[in-house]
Amino acid sequence: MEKKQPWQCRNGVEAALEIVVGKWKPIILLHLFHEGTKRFGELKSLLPNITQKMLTAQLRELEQQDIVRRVVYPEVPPRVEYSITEYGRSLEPILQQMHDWGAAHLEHMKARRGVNGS
Amino acid sequence: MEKKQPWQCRNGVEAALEIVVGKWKPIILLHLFHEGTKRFGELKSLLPNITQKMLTAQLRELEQQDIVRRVVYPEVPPRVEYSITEYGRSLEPILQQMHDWGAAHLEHMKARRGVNGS
DNA sequence: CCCAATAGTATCCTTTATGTAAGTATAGCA
DNA sequence: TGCTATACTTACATAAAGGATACTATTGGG
Repeated sequence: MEKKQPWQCRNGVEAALEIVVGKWKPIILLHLFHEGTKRFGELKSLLPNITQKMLTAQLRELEQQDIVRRVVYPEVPPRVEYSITEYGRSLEPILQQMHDWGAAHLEHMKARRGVNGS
Repeated sequence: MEKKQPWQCRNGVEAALEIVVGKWKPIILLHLFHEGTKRFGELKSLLPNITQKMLTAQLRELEQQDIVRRVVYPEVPPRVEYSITEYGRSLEPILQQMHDWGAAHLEHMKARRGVNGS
């Protein structure tokens, strides 16, 4: 068993998970990646079951992590637009890879359920 | 008290997250990737604060998802060995990428904290 | 005056995730 | 007999995440 040490800093995986984890963050990110800038209300209708509270909270966390940019227009009624930052784009390959592996994994598990009668 | 069914995920990202997410799963996986086969008690001492209940639960979930193999030797006192399955190895690049991106992200956020006085 | 429209906050409640402490099984050994 | 070692399981308790509902602020239009 080879003893390379690419993982000395186990915090890296956890730091990446912080960004992506949760019931809503992946789908919020996928929408912003693929559809560009969105208003709060547009996002809300793209996520049919999310509450305003959760949407606000998730967007604020992503903003703090420099993944999402929040732009407020001083109008009435208010208008707020969200988009992926330049830096946030660096997350795209990871999300893409997770999506691909995950989709294959769903297939793998389906095939396994066919094999054993679990 | 219903059981979690990972194959009902809405998308690949969520399916991938199921495997990797949680307080203990990343570090369990990293140990098994890096150090090969381990007994239950060895894993427990590699994870200083985990409880037996959590370690058992996490390993069982990983076993159900075909990431970890569990081998019981019918001895007294009992011996149980855990290792990464062939299929589980396919997860390694993702974990590696998450580690790399996450480590860079920690640096990025550190640098940003230097810039603005947040 | 009253209402619609938008992007939120505030408060309370439910559901999951994780933790603590104790109990189970059994061959070998003193 | 009673103790040890190992890998669990069970019952109960707390912490974290997520959700329902109501409330706020503003201003142009009827």
